[in-house]
Amino acid sequence: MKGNAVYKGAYNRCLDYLADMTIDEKLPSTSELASRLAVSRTTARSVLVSLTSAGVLRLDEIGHSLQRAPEAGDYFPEKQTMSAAAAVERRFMEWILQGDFRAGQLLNSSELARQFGTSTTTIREYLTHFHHFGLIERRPNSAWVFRGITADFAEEVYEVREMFEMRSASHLIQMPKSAPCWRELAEIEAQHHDILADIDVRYKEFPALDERLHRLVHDASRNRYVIEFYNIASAIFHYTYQWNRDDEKERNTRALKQHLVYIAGLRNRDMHAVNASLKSHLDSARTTLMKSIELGPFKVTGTPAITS
Amino acid sequence: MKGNAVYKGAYNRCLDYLADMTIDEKLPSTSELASRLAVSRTTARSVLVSLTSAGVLRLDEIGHSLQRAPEAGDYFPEKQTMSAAAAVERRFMEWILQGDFRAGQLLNSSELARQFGTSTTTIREYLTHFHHFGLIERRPNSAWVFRGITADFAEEVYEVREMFEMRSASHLIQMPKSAPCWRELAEIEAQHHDILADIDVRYKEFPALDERLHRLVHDASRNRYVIEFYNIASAIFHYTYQWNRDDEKERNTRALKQHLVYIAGLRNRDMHAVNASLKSHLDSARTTLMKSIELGPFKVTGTPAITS
DNA sequence: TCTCTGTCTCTTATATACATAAGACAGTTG
DNA sequence: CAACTGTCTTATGTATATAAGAGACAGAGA
Repeated sequence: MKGNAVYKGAYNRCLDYLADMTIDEKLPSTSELASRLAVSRTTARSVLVSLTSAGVLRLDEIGHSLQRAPEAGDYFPEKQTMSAAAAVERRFMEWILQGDFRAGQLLNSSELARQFGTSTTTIREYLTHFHHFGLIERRPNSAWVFRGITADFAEEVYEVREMFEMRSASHLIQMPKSAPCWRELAEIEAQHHDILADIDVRYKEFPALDERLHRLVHDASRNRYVIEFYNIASAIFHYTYQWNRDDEKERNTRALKQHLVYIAGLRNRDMHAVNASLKSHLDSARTTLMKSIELGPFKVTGTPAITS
Repeated sequence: MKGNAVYKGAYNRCLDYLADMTIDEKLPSTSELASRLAVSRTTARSVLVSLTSAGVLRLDEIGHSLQRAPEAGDYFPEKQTMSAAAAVERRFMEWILQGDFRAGQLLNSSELARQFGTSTTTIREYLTHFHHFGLIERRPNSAWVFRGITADFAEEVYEVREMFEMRSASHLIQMPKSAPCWRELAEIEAQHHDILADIDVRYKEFPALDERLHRLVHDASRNRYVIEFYNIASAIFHYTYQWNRDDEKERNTRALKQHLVYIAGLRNRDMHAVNASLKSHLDSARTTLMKSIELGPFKVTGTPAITS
């Protein structure tokens, strides 16, 4: 009834760990292994047993030791290491991304359960959770409604995002010079320069860096609502980013440059400069999202970025 | 397996409806009755059947007619008209309110299910939902942690509330003169004067009016995140309001007067006045909440405001 | 004494079961 | 033919069942 994704994930992580060991080396205690794999001793234990029967480990009087180096074929497929809930989240987002749902469409949990190959329990749990993204509405005793990624949606997300990030930035610039965020910010800034210097090749690294910078700022708010909102928004951005790949390099270049102005403002603790640069950066980000929405989702069949 | 709270609620609402009818009067069609009771025809139908066997209605060739006036004893107790989920929400809030949970305490769903007399499914659904209040944190594959209504919590809620309400107010004052919100605002203002004129008796009406005013403002934002936040925050305020009854009349009087200044600012579409008055009002509201938190929850056993 | 290990108990995550509620359909009546 | 009604099908809300996973405990070895 309960999937064994935890076990499979731990199994894979254990293989990674074994890769750094030499043949015949003895393994640490189950307690230590368990905490290294971030699971309970119970799970660590069953991983040891199966690795032994797979011939990777050997068990003798002194305990488990490495028998042979792990190979690619020993791993469980990554898909199986996701819990049912996580798998539903990913599939659901992909459906939205691919335009399989239209705005206003009614979703019903039994149908979704059938199509996603899980139970209604899991679907329900996910739909309740997802409700907070603002994309789904509940009709009690009836179906759910998909509200759609529309222009309204984008306006509302960006309105909140702008308020929250400005506020967070004002917290950030009040941090003492010794706070770790300044070091992190310096690293982020350096990465911007690195990528810009080799933009033709590395422009695809922008989204991850963008996420890192904005998360640093939001985290400075130390406000659970602000941080939670950014978690949600960044998941949405992550998925919708795929919708429009026109001029990707140019857009990313422009955004990187805007970031540098923004970062300079933060480092100078100049709130006016911060507000101005952040506003113009978010305005172009919003425009990009709006354009993606106008274009609508494209079919992504075969795009490795989605399925991997 | 599924409770029949919908049926019982509809049954009670139907009794209310029948109270306005005269003996022997014929009932409307099931479709019309169903939409009046806000349920499906199926449910309306079973209400008719049971009201008939209870002797309130009579069925003959021409259909159902009123046989006798409904009495207080015909109603289902209000508790039974709440869905299991709603009942859990109320009980959970009461537990928090009464200090049955301490900050940092671990909650586990089986235990809660036992104590609340429901299934773990319902508890889980509720905990997931409640997670977004920022009061509960999830440890995957393990227990939940109650973070507590602490000073930090109050600061974070009020920080967001202030941002959201100022923004919403700026939307409100841009509404055309013909928008229905101005009429509603005028009514709210009049109610303030009414209550102030008879404050010794009516000061307890303040919380409901407070909720009405602030909701009106938040709704003007037409932003789902802002409105959803206020839904959550107002539930928290509703429950924590009970924590501190010292100087209740004085506090409410002061707040009513602050509201009037705020309302005047809104009606004059004077954003400066709005910002200033809102800020000072929210500051005193926050101070009140902070004080309640310092005092901590009191045992409310027997307080009718909670159990009714 | 400390840590490690095997065993046992209890919880969580998920699937399934099932009564209530919603809504579709078709026959009926005015 | 338009609205109303009875019947039927399907879905939701909630309880229960169960495998996977977490952690407690006590005995064993250093």
